[in-house]
Amino acid sequence: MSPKTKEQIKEVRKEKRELILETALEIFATYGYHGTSISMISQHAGIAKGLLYNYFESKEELLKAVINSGFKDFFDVFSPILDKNFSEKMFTTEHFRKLIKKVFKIMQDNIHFWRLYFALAFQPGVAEIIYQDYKGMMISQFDLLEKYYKKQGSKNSRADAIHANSVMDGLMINIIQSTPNFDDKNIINKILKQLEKPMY
Amino acid sequence: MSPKTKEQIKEVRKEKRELILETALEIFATYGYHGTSISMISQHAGIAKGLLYNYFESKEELLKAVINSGFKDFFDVFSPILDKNFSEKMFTTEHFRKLIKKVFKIMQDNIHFWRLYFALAFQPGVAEIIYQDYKGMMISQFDLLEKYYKKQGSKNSRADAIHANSVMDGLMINIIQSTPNFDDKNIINKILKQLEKPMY
Amino acid sequence: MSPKTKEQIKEVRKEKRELILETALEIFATYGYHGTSISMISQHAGIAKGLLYNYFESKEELLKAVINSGFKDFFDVFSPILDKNFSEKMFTTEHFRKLIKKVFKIMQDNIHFWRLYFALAFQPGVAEIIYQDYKGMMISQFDLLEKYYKKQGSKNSRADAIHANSVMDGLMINIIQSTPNFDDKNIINKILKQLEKPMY
Amino acid sequence: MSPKTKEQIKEVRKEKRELILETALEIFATYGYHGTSISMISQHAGIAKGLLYNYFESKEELLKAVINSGFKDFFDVFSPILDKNFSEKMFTTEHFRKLIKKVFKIMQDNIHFWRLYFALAFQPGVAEIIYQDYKGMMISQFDLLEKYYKKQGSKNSRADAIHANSVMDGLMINIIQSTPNFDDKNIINKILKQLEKPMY
DNA sequence: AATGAATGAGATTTCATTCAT
DNA sequence: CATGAATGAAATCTCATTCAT
Repeated sequence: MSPKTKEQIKEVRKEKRELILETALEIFATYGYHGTSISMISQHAGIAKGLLYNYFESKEELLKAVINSGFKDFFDVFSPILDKNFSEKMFTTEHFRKLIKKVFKIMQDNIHFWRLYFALAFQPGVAEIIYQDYKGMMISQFDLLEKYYKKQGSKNSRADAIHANSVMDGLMINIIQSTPNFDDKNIINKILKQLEKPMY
Repeated sequence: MSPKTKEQIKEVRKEKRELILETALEIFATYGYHGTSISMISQHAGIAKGLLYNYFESKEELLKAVINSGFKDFFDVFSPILDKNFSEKMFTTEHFRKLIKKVFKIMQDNIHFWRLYFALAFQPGVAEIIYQDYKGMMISQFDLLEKYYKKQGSKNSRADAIHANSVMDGLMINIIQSTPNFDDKNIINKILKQLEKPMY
Repeated sequence: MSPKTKEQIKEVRKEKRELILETALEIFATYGYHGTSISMISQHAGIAKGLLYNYFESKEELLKAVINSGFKDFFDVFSPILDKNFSEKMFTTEHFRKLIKKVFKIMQDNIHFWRLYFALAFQPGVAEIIYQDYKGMMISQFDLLEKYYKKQGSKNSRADAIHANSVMDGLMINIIQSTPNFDDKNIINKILKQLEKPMY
Repeated sequence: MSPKTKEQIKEVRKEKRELILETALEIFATYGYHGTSISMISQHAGIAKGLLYNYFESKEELLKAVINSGFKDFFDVFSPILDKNFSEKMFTTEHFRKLIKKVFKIMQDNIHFWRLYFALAFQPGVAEIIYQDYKGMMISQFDLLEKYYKKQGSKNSRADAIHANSVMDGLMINIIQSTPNFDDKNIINKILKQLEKPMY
């Protein structure tokens, strides 16, 4: 129950760290990064303001940690196919379908995070903080998409990749924003299915 | 120094107001709403801080005014076809094409504004301020899209409308964010052209 | 009385700046740099905390300004003879005597400042802030001393310079600290007079 | 783990206490009293923060202990000759020479401590903490100096004492500050040797 | 209409000290 | 004796807004 051995202390630290991360995600997503004060987070988490700095060096570091924590799940989906050992010949339609499904599932399961993520991604000065670490992965992911369509016989694989990317981004932001008219899961799945084949 | 007629005074006020609006847009878009201080705007505009409050009641009012000013151009494009007197039967492919072109042109001509707009649209607490006035228009615009595809023979006009909307939103945010790989105007035009015909 | 023209505003700024500098010197000297809070200074000066940051960027900048302001008087004494156009042949015993007198006079007239200066000069992390700007001048002053003794026939002008420098520093810190036994001005003048001739 | 005798416990306590004192001296001297946090000291010493409070009541008490510990060595040199039973007639040039040598040796061997000491001696509010215990000794030491010069035939033993005191203080602070130009040990020894004879 | 000095609430961050284990 | 998580007061700094001129 209470810390004494190093093991226990480590455990307590991990749990408290996660408590802070979860709380921060919630408050950041609700009030925005700049609209959130450290006091708000610490009060919500039921800890002293100062303790937060025992776990995260600064508000900005906390933000980064929140983002990284959320991205982890997301990129875990891609990492097997972004791996150097992964041959793109293995990237079949079946793979593609599963990947898209997973991506949208993850998103819908962590809608809190993704709302925050988009809120932040468009914040000048915050975008930079986030992108640095993930730009590379995003480009790799785009390249993979392009290769996939080429393999599927596209005459303009670049157009297909841009199209697919746009569709997915557009769907995502509208789902996240709970845009009226975007509430029909069947239709969304139909649109995603259509992406399996090249258009151009 | 010299006495001014009421006309001249009015003119001067209008010009100064627009100077402030333009400056505010630029700075808001560059540093974000919370990252922008009134001092920054007044310095950039070359006026005294106090004077700004002579034109806008508060920072929030200034933001609203900036947004409204930017939206005006955009919705001026739609207003003729969102007009009650506009019969949707008149909404031909030719119209559709022109509309899309105009929308993207406006966007690329005011990229500053749109970057700000997206930054704000995802900002909790700010989104509400913006949407109130324009939500209605956005829904109308979606309905119109759906009707257009139906008229074009779509078997699932809702899917087509959602698809088109997503593609456009996705393209927009990627253009605005200057995402690498999205720099090919020809491809973007090709994708937009493809939207003229229903997919489903 | 009240600001309106640029002249008047400038005047008010200058006066307030000086008020802050004087107050800061007093409080810094009394409680030490780290022992002084911005609140203490602003309260003592009868202004709002925030206003201080209108005049000085940070606590550290304020400290530097206080130091520079105090050093100005001091180095104004040296600047004519540290000037490149000053030939050291002109540096007679008469000059030397006058210089020393002036230096000690300045010190005794600004004992507040010098107490602060020494308090700061020995503060690790603060010393660096101060020295940067004045190290060059201090070295020049030492070189000049050495040349003076050489000209006066010293067989070890370096020893004489170090000796003189030490005597002056030692006297200064003891005067500043109001060390008991160091209260006899006649004796101090006698010791300083003795420095005119080389010892080695 | 294993039972300890009272002796052993006492020994361990003493060693730990000294470890803390040494560490504190090093960190205080490097970063200044206010620039040093308890965390820094405990981390450097490899102990828990809480344990420090087991040995010293507060940060201030720790400082006092550090100072006292450092001064002890220094005044151990003086104590034999400051002893009431010590006849000043016995205070020969030979004694004087040895004393000065010892003083400077101690200083150079504990330059860490003396840098801290000077940093603190000029810190208002800290000086008082230090001086209380040692002021008496310092005055005695000055009186002894004066008597020495009188015995050596000085016509103004007070001037000689003030001069010698100043030279030593001046040399010390410059050595401690690592002032450029003060790096020649031969010259410093020559200057110290010169102090053996009265000047006035 | 125009200026910018002034205000003060509130934000982020630090750190000596305590305390449960 | 030993640990280090936890506290919370206080420090530095920011900035929207006011107001005297």
